[in-house]
Amino acid sequence: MTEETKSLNFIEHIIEEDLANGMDKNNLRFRFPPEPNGYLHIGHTKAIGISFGLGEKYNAPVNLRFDDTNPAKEEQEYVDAIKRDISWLGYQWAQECYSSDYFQQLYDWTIQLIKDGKAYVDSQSSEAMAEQKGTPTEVGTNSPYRDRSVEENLDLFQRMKNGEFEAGTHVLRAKIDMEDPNMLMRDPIMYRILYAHHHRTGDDWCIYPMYDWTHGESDYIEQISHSLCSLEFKPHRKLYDWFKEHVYEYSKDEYPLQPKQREFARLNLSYTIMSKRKLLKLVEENIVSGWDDPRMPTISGLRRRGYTPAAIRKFVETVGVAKRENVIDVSLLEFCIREDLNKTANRVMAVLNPVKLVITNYPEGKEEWLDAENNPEDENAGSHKVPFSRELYIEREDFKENAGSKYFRLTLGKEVRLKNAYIIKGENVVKDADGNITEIHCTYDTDSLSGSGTEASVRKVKGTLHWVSIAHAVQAEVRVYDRLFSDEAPGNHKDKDFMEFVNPDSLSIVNAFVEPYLKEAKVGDRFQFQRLGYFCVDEDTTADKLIFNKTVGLRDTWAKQKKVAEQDQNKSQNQSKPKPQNQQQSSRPAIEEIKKLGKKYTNYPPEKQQLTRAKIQELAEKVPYEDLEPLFGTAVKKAGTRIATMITLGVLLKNGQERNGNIDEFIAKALDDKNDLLVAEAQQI
RNA sequence: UGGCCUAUGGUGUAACUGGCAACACGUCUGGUUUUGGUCCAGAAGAGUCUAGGUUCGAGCCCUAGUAGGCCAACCA
Repeated sequence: MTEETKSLNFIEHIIEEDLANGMDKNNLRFRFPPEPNGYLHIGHTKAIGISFGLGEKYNAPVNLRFDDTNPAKEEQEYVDAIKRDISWLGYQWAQECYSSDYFQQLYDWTIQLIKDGKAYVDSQSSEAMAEQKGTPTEVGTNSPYRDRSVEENLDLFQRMKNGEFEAGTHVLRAKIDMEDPNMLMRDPIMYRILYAHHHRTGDDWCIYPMYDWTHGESDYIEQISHSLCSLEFKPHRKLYDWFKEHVYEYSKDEYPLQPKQREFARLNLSYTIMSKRKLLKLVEENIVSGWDDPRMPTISGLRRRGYTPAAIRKFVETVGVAKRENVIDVSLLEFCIREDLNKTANRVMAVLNPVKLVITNYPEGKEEWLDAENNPEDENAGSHKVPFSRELYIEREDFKENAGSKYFRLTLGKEVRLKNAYIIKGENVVKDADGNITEIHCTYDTDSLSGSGTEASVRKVKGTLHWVSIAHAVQAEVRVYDRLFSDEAPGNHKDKDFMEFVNPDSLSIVNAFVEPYLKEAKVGDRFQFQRLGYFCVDEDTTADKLIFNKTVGLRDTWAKQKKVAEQDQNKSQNQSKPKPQNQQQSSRPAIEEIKKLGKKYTNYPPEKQQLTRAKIQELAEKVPYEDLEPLFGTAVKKAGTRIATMITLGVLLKNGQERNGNIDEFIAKALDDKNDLLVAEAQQI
């Protein structure tokens, strides 16, 4: 209804087309098929979002299927973590499935394939088979066992299943085509012998089906209509279809629908990695504290970091779905979490890098409990009380002895507001022997209490600071995170290992002072530390020690300005450049304007063409010939630009520009063009 | 030397069966503000990889090239 204006991604287009071609909407069914060999990460969230999102959009069931065909790598711990993460994201699966539940059905179909001469037992070493397989550019050769009789194959396969052979001595292969350009079609292995305990089937089986055979047929058994996976499975599609079409012949009555595999580009995030293997390495080498370390791009890591399901879902929705390789800027993820938390997180005050502030005219021993609005974005959020007294902590960065006019914070002799409290004026500083500031002394305006309504209270001052009362402050540990990797794409270097890019300073632990209101905060609670960012209570918090994780900072245009200023300064220091400013930057060069006007020239109606032509002629008066000449080489296809160039040339010639070879050539070529407008312009010259 | 996939502002995605390239993030202005946050208003930035072709008209269709990705595990 309101959705109809929203554009569809290519997968939705495929579904709409299927529906238009007569597919019953009730047959729509999707699945998310993780292998339980690691934790889910933000990249998986895209796959989850696509399939579960489609389920929500079309009101179709989505199965959660654990692709558990390799007992060596899979564990119950991962199954539990995956289920927890998907639920936390707010998705509900229709059925919890396991590929291992289909082992018997898969086996029965295999027997039929053998009987039909479509599969055979190979008894070579893996090395021999690899050799026969060929390479992407060379065809493979047939196995010497390829033409075993059906009876022999049946017997051998039965005995494989019975555990009569050692692991690695035999495999079952599909008999397809060793010369297929797609290597996956070169008699792929369907079963291998593995004496390993399976997390669900225990020791029932000693032959385990391979991915291609299992995955597609699991889709088929569950009657998944659209099986969506990432791009690297594209070459598997041919095999997926081969298996599916054969099995369909055996079971079309029971399973009438043939699933369709389609592939999308996986999500990549800048400054991180998205590989379970690599993430596992970070965990195993204690680079991080675990799969749920707040620096990890895992769902559990993001959760602990303070991300919300809503923000993550919004993020995945925003990045879209397509088929080209991509790297999403982390700033988008950060935008999504700020957007969410801005509306929901209560504002509190905390000082991470304290310096003592003494209000010399505030009575010693006095305390006031002032009102602090919980969330200006939410009227219903209410307020809480915050204690004020003579001695406070403020951030060290919020004071400068001598500051420029662009510095809005506390300096000597200037006024700033203390958030929710009074307007103060810097008076003097106390320093230690080394010249470090140990105390800042200020006076306050007794009439300026926030919210009091007095004239003084509404006075405009250029800055507002956050603070905490020293006497009432609660100590807390704050874990501040920086990006885990220093490189934008740590996993994409051919010559360097991703471990080389690990940022050694990705975690810093700060002893902070927070307002007493936070004593009641519970694990998982999220707050905005006024002017600093969003923080959440970590699960390591105990009754006597509060621990916060920094989720993300606030947008900080001041920090940006400072950075730019520093860069400028460095520049002028290093190479005493007169001025980095562009002298005549106010107006763009006329030739640029002309190019822009020419761009759409041929598409305009005649009247507009006339107007545009006049404008170009006017601009042409200001164009030096050197600017114009490069445009003579403009592609034939870009008729508009060539026309504009011709018009400009006309003006220049009229103004006395001498003709030369390049000009003559350009005109000659234009006279010969098939675009009438261009020919007409050329003729006028 | 093979096969398959992809190519649109800095980034990501749109553009209905060809019709003046849109949205979000980011960047930059200005305004509001008791958070240098939020919010509001605005701007810059893309000739849709290149060269041809089809067409009145091509980001979209065709051909060739270029660039990038994937494919040789008894992993998924």
